[in-house]
This record gives sequence, structure tokens and C-alpha cells, in this order.
Amino acid sequence: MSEGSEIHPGFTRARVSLGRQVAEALRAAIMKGDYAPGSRLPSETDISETFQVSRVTVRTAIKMLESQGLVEVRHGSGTYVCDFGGRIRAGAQELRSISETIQEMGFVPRTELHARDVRPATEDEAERLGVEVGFTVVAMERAIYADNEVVAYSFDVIPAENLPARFVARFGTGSMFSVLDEIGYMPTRALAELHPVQSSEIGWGPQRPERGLFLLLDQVHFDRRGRAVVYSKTYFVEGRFQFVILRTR
Amino acid sequence: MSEGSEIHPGFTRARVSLGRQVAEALRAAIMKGDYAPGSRLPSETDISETFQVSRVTVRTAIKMLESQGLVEVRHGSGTYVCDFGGRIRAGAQELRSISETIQEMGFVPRTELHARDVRPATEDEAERLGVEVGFTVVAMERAIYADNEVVAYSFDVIPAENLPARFVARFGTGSMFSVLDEIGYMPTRALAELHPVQSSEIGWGPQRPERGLFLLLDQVHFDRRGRAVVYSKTYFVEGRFQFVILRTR
DNA sequence: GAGTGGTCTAGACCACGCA
DNA sequence: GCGTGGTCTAGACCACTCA
Repeated sequence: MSEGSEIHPGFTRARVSLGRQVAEALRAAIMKGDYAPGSRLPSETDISETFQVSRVTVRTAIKMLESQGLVEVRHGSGTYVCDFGGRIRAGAQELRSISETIQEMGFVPRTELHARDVRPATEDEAERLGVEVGFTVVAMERAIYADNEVVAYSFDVIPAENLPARFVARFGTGSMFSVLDEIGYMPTRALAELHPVQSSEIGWGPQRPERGLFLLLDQVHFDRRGRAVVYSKTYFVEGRFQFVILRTR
Repeated sequence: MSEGSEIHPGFTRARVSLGRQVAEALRAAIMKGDYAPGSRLPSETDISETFQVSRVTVRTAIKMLESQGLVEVRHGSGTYVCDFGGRIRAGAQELRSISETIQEMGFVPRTELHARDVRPATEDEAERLGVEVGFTVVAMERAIYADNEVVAYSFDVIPAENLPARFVARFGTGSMFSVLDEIGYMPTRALAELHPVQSSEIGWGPQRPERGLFLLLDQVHFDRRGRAVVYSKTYFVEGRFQFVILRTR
């Protein structure tokens, strides 16, 4: 552990909850090898003393790690580090950018803009985003790479009717989420549907799968005020990305 | 609301947490139409007074409903009932039997046993279950119906080497989970992977999809002691079941 | 029986939204 | 500015595991 700093109430520009800070510290310790797969973490009481936080806070941190499939909690026994292989593994209920996930698993992420358009919303898009048909949107088509291998093709639609042109222009350059953050539309929640898809019409370029089999993550992102800010269809190429879900009672 | 009974600490044979009880009561109220889609639930403080529980408990209840995509929480504003259509919608991170989910959505569930075998575990099964190759297992193939329409085909494997024959015999008759519960192997956690699958070899009977497209939920169930108790491959027929994931930061 | 995680409480204060 | 949800605490007691 040996962190100790960085963790403090006081809310000194604290946009990150204490629980998350503890979770990140524990995650780093695990990744660094302080706790080997199969070994036991310190007890919740110990951790709470180490970080000087309440046990409730420690528990929220551990729940986060658990939902990422990183640790396993056994009642009456302890919390144990999971063993996981080298594939890209993402906890499906963690909302984070795909690039971020790829990076954290030790691969080099890259996105490639294939098309970009400012146009009226289709009927489907309008319904999902809760706007009128014909509302102006920015539409993007991107390929997402991990170590130069296509992991997913993503189609994103962002309502832009009332957005200053200087912001509209920035979509397609750099991280979509950082632009959204700047204009105050940072997604905090997404409701996603999962569908299997087979199509030879999805994707492009030399790595386009022959008779492509994809896992479609069909999701609408909402900001903290409940406004729909992005409608995304991300087609994950089967076999290159491991989506994990921890299911509990 | 107007429940009031059933909710009490005291732990009179309470295997169900207070939070879950409150969640169930709220869920029932929503399903009954007490709160229409889009309308606001009472505030957390109000609910905690109504049910005579702490606000923390109310919050765990609301988190459950949120993860099922049933309500939407907006900071500073309130908790609102989501609008969802007539399709079967399951929160992917809730561990519950499929039949249970189907029933709760207002359909009539039915499972049909197609095959059943007691045999040695394959290499793959042994690895996933953490047992030796050749370990005796019960293997079942079942079709799961909602209102007489096939929703999924499920392949379940249960380690049975040391299980009394009288229990082994019961798998395939009635609910798999109730048998597991009786013998003390009730799953409390499952780690699932999601994959798209296309195959004409999955399924049987007149409703077998032509060129079947499925969402495969590939999962190992664990009991509270961390023992692997079931290895399931469930192939959901695309279009008949809506898997929802709430993703949060 | 000692030690671990699971549940619950009452109370405090912060951040946000909305009028 | 009031009411809403968000975070955090200290302490209590229960249920479970394991030696």
C-alpha cells in the first residue's frame, strides 16, 4: 500500500470520491504485484485504518474492484485477488472510454476517423436522443485499434443544433469525451443494450472481417442532468475484447 | 407504496436484506402503476420514513432498481421512473434465474428438458469449474420459453462427483436453482462473458432459428464460499430478450 | 472463539436543480 | 434558498469461516 497521501476528505478540488481513490490505490497495488493472484488483501478494517477512511468507504472501493472482476470477496474469509489472463478485459458496467480501457490493459489504443458528417438526425436517432427529427447532429464513424489491430467500429451521433461551431468542428479530432467534458456534456451514465450482429457491411479497411460477427453495444449516454448527449453503436469484433459482467444477488 | 408490513429489521428468518425488501416493494408499486413512467418517486428521505429504514438502506434499494433500468436518478432533482416497452428486459448484472426474470416481466416462463446426461467433464468444463478432467458432472440441455416462444437455449454443467445420487436424479426436474439451494450450493455470484454467435447447430424443435443468431452468456456460477457450482452457456435468441446494462462512472 | 465480511443506523455536510 | 440526491463517518450487531 504505502500510499497515504492523496487520500483525504476536505474535498480539495475533490471531483473524485474517497471510495474511488481507495479503489485506484488498491488497483495500482495489485497491478504492481504487491498482491499476487490468489492472495488475500488486508481486511476491510485494516484498509480503513491504513487510508484513514470509514469501513463503509472501503467497502464501496472493494465493490468497484469486484465489479471489474479484479477481486473476489468471500464472507467470513477475506478478499482475494483474481487471476486473469492477457486479454483485454472490461467490466461492462464501468462507464469509461474504450481507449482508456485498452490502455489500462497494457495495449496501445488508437482511433481512426473514417467519416464525419453534420446532418439532420434520422428518426431512430431522434427517438433515442429525445430530440425532434431533423435536429442537427454530428455523426462520426471511427475504427478503434489496440496495438494496430481493429478492436471495434464505432458510430457516434451527438446532438449539435445549439452548439457553437467551434465546438462542432472539434468532434472527430482527438478524444470525443474530452470535447464533451469541455462543453459541459460529460456522460455520467449510459443505458446499453447488447446484441449479436452478423453483417458484411460493417467496418472498412484491410482488417474488415470477412463475414463479420460482432457484439453490438447499443447505448445512449446521459449527462448528470439526464440529458442524452451521445448515441453510440459500437461493434466489437468477436474474439478481440472480453466483456465481463459480475452478476450478484 | 402502502406496504409497511414485511419490512422490519429483527431478522425474523430474514434471508432477504432490508434494502432488497424495499426495492421489491418499490418495484411492485411501479409495476402496479402507482408511479407512471416519467413520474418522480418520493424523495429518499420520504421513502426512508415510510418504510422506517435508514436513508442508506433506501439508497441501496434504489441502486438495485437503477441497475435494472427501472428508474433514473438525477442529482438535485429526484428519482424518475423509466419508460420501457413490453419487451423482456433484464439487468445483466442482476443474478437471477431467467424464468424469474421472464415471470417478473409479465410473461409465462416454462423450461423444457431436451437432454440430460451424467458423464465425465470435458477439458474445457473441467478448467472452468476448477475440477479434474473426468470429474463426474450432470449435463443438461434445456429450452426456455416465454409465453410459448423460445427465448433461449441453455447448456448447464454441474459437478456431481461427490453428490448423493438422490440429488443428482433431481436435476432436470423442476428448477435447477432450487435443487442447488437444497444441497447448499446456491450461486451467489457469476462471472459472465458475452459473445455473439451464429450457428445453425444450436437449438432444436420447430422453433429452432434458421441461421441462428444468438447472444451467448458464458458464465460460471460461484457459491458464497467461492466454489464453482454451475457452468452455463445460455444462447439467447436475438430479438426476444433485451439485455440492459447500466454503465456508470 | 477470533477474525472476516454483511447489514443497518443516525447524523452530518456537500453538490446540484430549480424556482 | 430550499429540497433533492451524493458522500462520509462511527458505531453496532449479525453471519460466516476456519483453526
